[in-house]
Amino acid sequence: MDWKEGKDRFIQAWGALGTEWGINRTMAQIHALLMVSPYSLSAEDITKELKISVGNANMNIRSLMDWGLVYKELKAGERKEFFVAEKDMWKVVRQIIINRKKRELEPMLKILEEISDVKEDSEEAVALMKAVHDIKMFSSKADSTLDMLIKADSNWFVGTFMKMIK
Amino acid sequence: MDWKEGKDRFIQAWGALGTEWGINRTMAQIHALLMVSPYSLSAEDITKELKISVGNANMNIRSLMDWGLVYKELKAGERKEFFVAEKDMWKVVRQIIINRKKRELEPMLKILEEISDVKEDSEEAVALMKAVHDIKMFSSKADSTLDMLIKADSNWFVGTFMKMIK
DNA sequence: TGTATCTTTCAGAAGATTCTGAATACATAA
DNA sequence: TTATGTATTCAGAATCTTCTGAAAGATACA
Repeated sequence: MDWKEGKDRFIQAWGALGTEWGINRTMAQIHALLMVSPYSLSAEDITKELKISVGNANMNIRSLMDWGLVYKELKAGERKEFFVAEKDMWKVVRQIIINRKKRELEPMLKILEEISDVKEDSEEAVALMKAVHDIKMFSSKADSTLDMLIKADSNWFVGTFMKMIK
Repeated sequence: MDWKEGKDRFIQAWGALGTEWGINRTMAQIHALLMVSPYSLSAEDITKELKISVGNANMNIRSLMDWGLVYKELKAGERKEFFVAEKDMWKVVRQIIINRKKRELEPMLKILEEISDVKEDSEEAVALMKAVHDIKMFSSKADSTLDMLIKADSNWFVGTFMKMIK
């Protein structure tokens, strides 16, 4: 296998993985492409590599920047903008945790809080309250665990888990 | 808020959350409905509650059973099948980890392994290899951490994380 | 065996998401 | 100021996913 084929396989796999996690295929592919690229790429480079339209590239590069996974890099003497991906896997995962937590976990906790208002004692109401309570407990535990992970650095993470395992 | 409204809100929220994680809305809603129901429900009950077709209900109940999140319950003197959801949040999360790990993490590790065959020393090949190597390291670490979590029981999990936090 | 009840399947319809391409906006330099 | 290269936006097209409804397949019992 030569590096071109390896790169393409990686981009395809990363794109497919993204899809299964609710991230659009192109966004994941651009991310993959930038992660394995030794230098920054322009929007045009990306459209050519992935055979996608300018509009599509622009939109997804923008999203990746919103997620904090890709940065703009300006080159002296170039009018074009170039892009680089965060390559430290630990930072990548951290960014994803930060974003998903804020977008999904926190709103969910808020809704669960609101539902907790129900004060009835029918069988149905009791079952609902129990489920809501359990999920709330679990989610807030997850929330603080993730907060801790976000603050921690890579070595700490690895070290602690190694200790946990043995 | 009465329990009916609470229940509906919960079902909607759970469905929306599912969507963001690549799980189809109806599947997540059926799961939510069963989680807050004090007794098991038939496919027909589910179609009525969620206003969906029999086919749709059948298909998604099936998926939930494949995921190990919902069980069939046969009632004496009833020809219909009834369904119950796993209600222990820890078990729910465990099942999800087991499934996603098998479906996504393991295939990804396999692909990364294959790509590792590339043996070239161009700048591009080196960058690709470095990225693949880093992701492989991270993924196999995640893989064994998750294995450990799967084996662990709820109390152990909570206890250990509590210790980690302080 | 026949009938009634329930479950499964699947082709096409409906719906949701993503992509394209062209128009517009913006920025820089001459 | 105008020309030129680049970035952004967005309506409609294309594609992908999910759902419906009806037919076929089971199953249990009379």
